[in-house]
Amino acid sequence: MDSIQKISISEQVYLQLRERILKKVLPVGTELPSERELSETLGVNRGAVREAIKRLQQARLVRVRHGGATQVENFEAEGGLELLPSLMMNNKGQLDLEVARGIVALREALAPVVAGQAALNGGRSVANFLGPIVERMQTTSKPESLQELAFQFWAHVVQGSGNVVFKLAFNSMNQTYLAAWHTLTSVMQEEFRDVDTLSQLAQAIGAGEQRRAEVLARQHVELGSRALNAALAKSETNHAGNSIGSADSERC
Amino acid sequence: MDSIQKISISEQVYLQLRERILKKVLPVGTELPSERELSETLGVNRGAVREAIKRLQQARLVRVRHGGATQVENFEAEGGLELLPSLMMNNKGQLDLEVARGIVALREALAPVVAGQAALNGGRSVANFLGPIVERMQTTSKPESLQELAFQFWAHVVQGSGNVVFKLAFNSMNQTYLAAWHTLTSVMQEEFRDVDTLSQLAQAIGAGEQRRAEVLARQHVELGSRALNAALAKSETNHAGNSIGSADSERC
DNA sequence: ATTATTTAACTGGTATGATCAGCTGACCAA
DNA sequence: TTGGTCAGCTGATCATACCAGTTAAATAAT
Repeated sequence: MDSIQKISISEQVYLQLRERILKKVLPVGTELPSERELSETLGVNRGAVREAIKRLQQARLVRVRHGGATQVENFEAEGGLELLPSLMMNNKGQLDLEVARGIVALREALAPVVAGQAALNGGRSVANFLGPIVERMQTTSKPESLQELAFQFWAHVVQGSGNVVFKLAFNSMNQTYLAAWHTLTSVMQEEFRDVDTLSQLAQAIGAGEQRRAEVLARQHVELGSRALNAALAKSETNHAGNSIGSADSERC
Repeated sequence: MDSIQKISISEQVYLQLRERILKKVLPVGTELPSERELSETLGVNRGAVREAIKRLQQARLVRVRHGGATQVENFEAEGGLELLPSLMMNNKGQLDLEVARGIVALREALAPVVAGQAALNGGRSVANFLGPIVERMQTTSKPESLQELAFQFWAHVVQGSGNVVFKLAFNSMNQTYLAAWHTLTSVMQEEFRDVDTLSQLAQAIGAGEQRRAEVLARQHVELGSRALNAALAKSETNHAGNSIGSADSERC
């Protein structure tokens, strides 16, 4: 099912090393083999190894020191939100429960504020985008379409908040959201079907009613939170494991 | 005062290109010169250029296609929170007002939730860390020390929330916070001096009182928000510019 | 003339192999 | 013991090939 995209060598090396670090096969503080050694063991050019390490460095997964060994950093203490996607899904494409719960909490914390800001700063011009989306949602029942439209809805709200920081945070979260897209289609149905609240929210934003927008947003996303948390709790007791479902990362 | 750290060539190339992209000297969609051309223009080896571009790629600032030209991506639509530090401070070490306001808003949205989670999941074990910090704050009046201690306080709270996502978000924000550290020492004094609320917050967390922790946290960070927003508004009218103060990025 | 195809000249990706530069520890001399 | 020297690690940079996709201009077929 996967597209026939070729993964470059340095990309492979990067993914492999990242995997080992995130899964703690290479614990914090571990010294990576030297570039020369790595390139030999992996049978690739040293340049490829260096490029992979550059990316690890950029993601704060390793610390490189000229003359000394490259060692694994404590990403939980150093890494930023950009690590979420890789933490969210393990190598089997399964969803990590703890991370998922965390994202739900973050989403719940941000949605009201973002909506409020959109009401304040975006107002009518944002609502003009939201209106048609809501209308389309009202005439659809397909979960996939609803999910897609809901996604667009929030993208516009975030855009309308006029807050760069929210945009970036939104992007970071989406990276992970997209990775789990299919898994969430059914789980979060309850939220997607709550078009009524979204409609009111769009109205509140258009009217510049900050408080009301906040309340409605909170109310809306709580539906998804509850549903997701319920699913997570269920899967936890069932499998006694720490992951759920399976999702392919493709989309569109 | 600066340490005598040497900046590697590829790092310089990276910084230079990143600067041009973030300042929109290279607008979205622009095609970068070819690696060979860049390496010649800059008088460095192609490998160095490639490593720099790998990092830009990792930060989603550019899109690289084998055989085609590398072009600048729309980071506001693609980039994650990890871009904050570079957006926050311009090349003159001045603080970008819009971004600063955004961070304040994000902080205000997250602090209560994080505190609440810490009360739920951390409880006593977190409070045991917080107690001594608060005590030290109560016997200090130096703004720098208070700032440092407050920082530690929140680091423990976030840690105690047991939410990886919050930790990562916290890390992302700190990257920027540290960059503006000195600038904020005086501006946020009012919050730093509000040790009373922090003390109560520590108590609430220790007692597992989620709601109370949320309220206290909100109350506390609002002090800083107000102060910072006031300072921002003031500097805005004064200089009619879009930036404030100056800060060196060193610390500790 | 238009369309399809080839091809040449880009682009980035990988490979060798050498050299420069910082760190570390073993070794030797004061 | 103290201090310096040096050999042998490490990463950083370089030069020069060649491989592998992309693109557009030149060419061939319609």
